[in-house]
Amino acid sequence: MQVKRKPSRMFSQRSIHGRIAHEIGQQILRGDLQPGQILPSEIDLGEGFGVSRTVLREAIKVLAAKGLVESRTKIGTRVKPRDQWNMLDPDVLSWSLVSNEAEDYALAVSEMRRVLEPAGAALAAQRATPAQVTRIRAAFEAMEAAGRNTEESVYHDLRFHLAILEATGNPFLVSMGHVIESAIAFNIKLSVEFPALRIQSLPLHRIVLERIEKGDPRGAQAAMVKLLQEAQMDIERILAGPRKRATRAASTRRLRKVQE
Amino acid sequence: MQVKRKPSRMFSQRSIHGRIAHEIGQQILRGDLQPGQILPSEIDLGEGFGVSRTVLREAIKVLAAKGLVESRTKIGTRVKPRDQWNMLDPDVLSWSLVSNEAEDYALAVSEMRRVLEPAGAALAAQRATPAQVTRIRAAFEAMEAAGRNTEESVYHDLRFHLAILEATGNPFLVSMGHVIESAIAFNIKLSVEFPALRIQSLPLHRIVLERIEKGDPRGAQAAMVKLLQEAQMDIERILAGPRKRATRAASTRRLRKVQE
DNA sequence: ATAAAACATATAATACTACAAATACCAGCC
DNA sequence: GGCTGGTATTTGTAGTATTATATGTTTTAT
Repeated sequence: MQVKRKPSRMFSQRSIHGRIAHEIGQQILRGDLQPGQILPSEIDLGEGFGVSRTVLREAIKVLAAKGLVESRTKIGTRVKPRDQWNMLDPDVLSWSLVSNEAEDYALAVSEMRRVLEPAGAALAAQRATPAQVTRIRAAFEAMEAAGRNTEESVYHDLRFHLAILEATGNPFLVSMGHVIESAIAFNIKLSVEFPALRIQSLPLHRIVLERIEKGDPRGAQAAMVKLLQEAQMDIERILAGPRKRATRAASTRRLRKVQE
Repeated sequence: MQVKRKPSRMFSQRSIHGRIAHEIGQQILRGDLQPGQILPSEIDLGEGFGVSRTVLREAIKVLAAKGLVESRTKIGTRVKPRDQWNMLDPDVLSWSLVSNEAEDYALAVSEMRRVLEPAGAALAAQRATPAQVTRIRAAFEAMEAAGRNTEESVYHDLRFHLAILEATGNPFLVSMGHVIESAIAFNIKLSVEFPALRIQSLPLHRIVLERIEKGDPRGAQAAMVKLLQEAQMDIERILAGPRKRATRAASTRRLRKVQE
């Protein structure tokens, strides 16, 4: 008779297979498991994690569904090349933020936001229903009430942006909101480390809101561009360290590296 | 140069759990299984599909990983609300294209492309490595050689756009390329039904290419805007039927409907 | 009579075993 | 050398048993 290991669930309300997928996913994103590399056999992996093969296989299936790995008989389970990973999956993105390339990914998210959200604001200005406008305004007012530099205000800031994306009526932009939501964890971490640099431009948020309420697509778009530009400058300033400001070239270099 | 047609996703060689996930996923996207609804128990479902509970559970795990369902003990497996679905997952998107809202989703994809790809072209003009530029050019030349209105040319058209997104160096835009790749199946279907309307503006593609090669971000962006605008007009013209051109209002109405 | 506690039940979660299928690898043959 | 077939290894599938947990019911104590 073998001793049964009792998995600790103190900190995790997650299911076991979910925890395993989380572990392996982070290992892949961190680079501990490189693309092309073959994972240990299901039996070995299961023993390593102290779980049955059934549970382990369910974890692998989750990773496969997100494009991280691919299983073939006789070969084993292989880590797929990076360009096959579904970075737009909230879980994958959140795992990427614990890698040593977290900063690069955060910059890439920021870059995408600067493309999508202004257009989203314009669409919201065209299409938002009264209820949706109300939600956007509620988020803004909560942010206003929360004051600056608090976890509260970061949360309501996020709500503000998500509400705008929802108001576009485009389901893909809504999904993109979940991506942003995952990425925001990194921003929070930054804002904790560098509280002085965290600026939530309330006035710019207000302008975006007003122009959406007014049904002014171009105005809303322009305001959102400025808003995100400021946020991006904050991030780059932090990542470049206190000595120098990040240049566009530096940002480009970072992205090249991520791409590999 | 020899063209190798790569059928990127073969449905025939899929594993059983993949086929089940495909089936149930389509049912959910089609609306046969409504959000909030609880699926039959694992045992019943397994019997229904003629597979063991093990296989069925792996399929469910895949769907859960894509945000379509959520399993809880005693409750069962429930379809999550639509705004939780990860529409940016290539599989989910491909399933959506068999629903009776396929046209709406296709329009939404088109809308997102018009936002992302011009920005992508600008980034590519800034950052593309020589090898990446070569790939873009190769796709263009293949498209040119293939002639119009053929499946070949649609395929190389897609390659052209994917190569540009890859050249941005932004991993999220690369993933977005896979989304577009999934959505293109719908465009192909349309172009088969309405061959006369299928226009692949070769001159505009050439301009985009040249400006990327020249390192002209703004020029590339502008050209891509025009290119996608033309494509969008084609789609709307088809979807609106032969009688009238789709108006912006019509497009908005469609998107509202998708949003629910 | 009411509220709390114990119990029953149904379902997903996990575990374990056995067998099937696929295929890379190797030996042997022509 | 190249082909052919066998073999071993790994994932794929099946079936059953056990455990955990949420829900509903009954019992019990006040």
